[in-house]
Amino acid sequence: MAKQLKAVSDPNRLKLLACLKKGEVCACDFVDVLNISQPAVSQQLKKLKEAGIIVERPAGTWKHYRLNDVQQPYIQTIIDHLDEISFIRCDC
Amino acid sequence: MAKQLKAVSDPNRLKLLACLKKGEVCACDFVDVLNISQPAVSQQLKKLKEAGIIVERPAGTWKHYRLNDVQQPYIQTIIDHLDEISFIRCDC
DNA sequence: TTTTTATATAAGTGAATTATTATATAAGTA
DNA sequence: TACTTATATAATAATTCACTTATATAAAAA
Repeated sequence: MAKQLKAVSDPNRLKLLACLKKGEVCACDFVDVLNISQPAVSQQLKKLKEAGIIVERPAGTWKHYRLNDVQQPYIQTIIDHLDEISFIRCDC
Repeated sequence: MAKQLKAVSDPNRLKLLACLKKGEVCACDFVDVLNISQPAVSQQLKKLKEAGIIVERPAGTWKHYRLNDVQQPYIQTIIDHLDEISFIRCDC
């Protein structure tokens, strides 16, 4: 439980989840939202993935991420209370 | 939101909350539950207090802690999903 | 008043965290 | 095949974290 909560207790990772509320997002879009380097985004996504909170779908050169359908109730409640973040999508 | 989640995303602090589910607990009881030093307990309690998740009630030399009546919904859900921890109480 | 007891604070240490830059991989395009 | 593009990994530096031991504070007991 501490492990999963740790995965979501970071401002940048909460922003990632907020972006994903509406559905699948291409990894490249997150760089502008978080305003951190591409490797930093990659590392944060990895943490959420390893915690089972998001899943990835490779599509050629790109990787698309979405929220896992099944969440622990205490994680779901956190997601529910995040305000959605809107952002400009790349054309992939 | 990240700040409050950070406060609860630690095994020892989750144990403190689990102990507090049934009601007020004297600070001294936590040392045996967590099996860490008294100053370490004091520091962890401080973090939960500063996050507004627990409140303290001084009683002479002792300090009693309990869960705050009002919790953010996403914090309340976490507390709800903690298994209670039973422990030996001091005679204070 | 001195001693004991419960808790807090200070200082220090090792481990974990979160970025960075540089480089690797791997798919798509000219 | 060579070049570009999207993402991942490696190495590293700065910061934060969660303990420790030593000491301070403050209330109760002797």
